[in-house]
Amino acid sequence: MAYWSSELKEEEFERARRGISIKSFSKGNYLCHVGDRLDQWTGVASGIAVIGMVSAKGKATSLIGVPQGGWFGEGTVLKGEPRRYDVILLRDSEIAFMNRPTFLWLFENSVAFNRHLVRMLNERLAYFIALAEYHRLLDATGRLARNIAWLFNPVLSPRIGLHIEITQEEIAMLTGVSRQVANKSLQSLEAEGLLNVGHGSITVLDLQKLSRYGE
DNA sequence: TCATTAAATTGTT
DNA sequence: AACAATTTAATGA
Repeated sequence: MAYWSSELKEEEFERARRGISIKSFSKGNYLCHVGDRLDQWTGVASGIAVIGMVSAKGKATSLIGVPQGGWFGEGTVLKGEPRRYDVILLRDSEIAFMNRPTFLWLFENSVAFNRHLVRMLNERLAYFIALAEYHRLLDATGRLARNIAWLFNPVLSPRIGLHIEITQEEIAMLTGVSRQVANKSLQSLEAEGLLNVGHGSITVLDLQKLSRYGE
């Protein structure tokens, strides 16, 4: 899957490049909290970010993981609203920010950019529908398998390849299960030959089967 | 480069 | 949630 910026025309690409700045953050830092005014389109150049929120009772919930190559926050930028979710970094990361004027200019002028946005939004919609669906239908291993599969989604995170640096604890947080359950689930997925579990990393062997696990 | 130690991560109860 | 085992990273000779 081609990276979105590579599909832009020369002039559009230049404009995009000038409107993007990159900053480094360390593990555990928040990129933004609910209610912040961060009106920049946000991309993960390296590392992993997690979008989630904290309930009134203080319980943290992860909604979606954004690994290297993924972008988010377009809804906030388009609508000019405060952020509705927390974004926390799972590890040291480099984050790209595209300022709002640049984003809006591309939105108005670039066909390729819009195509990418639609594709991305469509994919994310599919993700949340799938999330609601398999939350009811699948056991912990199934949910974990599909969460991992979505992490490697070629549309949402085109840069990622088949290997990711992520601990079992982090996957557990993403999936919404305990670390113990995540550990067992990963072991059975590995036994079935769908992925390899390394120390602090995962290598996917069969993305197709992983994304259909439990059907 | 190797050995030692500390820290992080995993596997199990 | 706690513990032991394992792996990686850091340090210094």
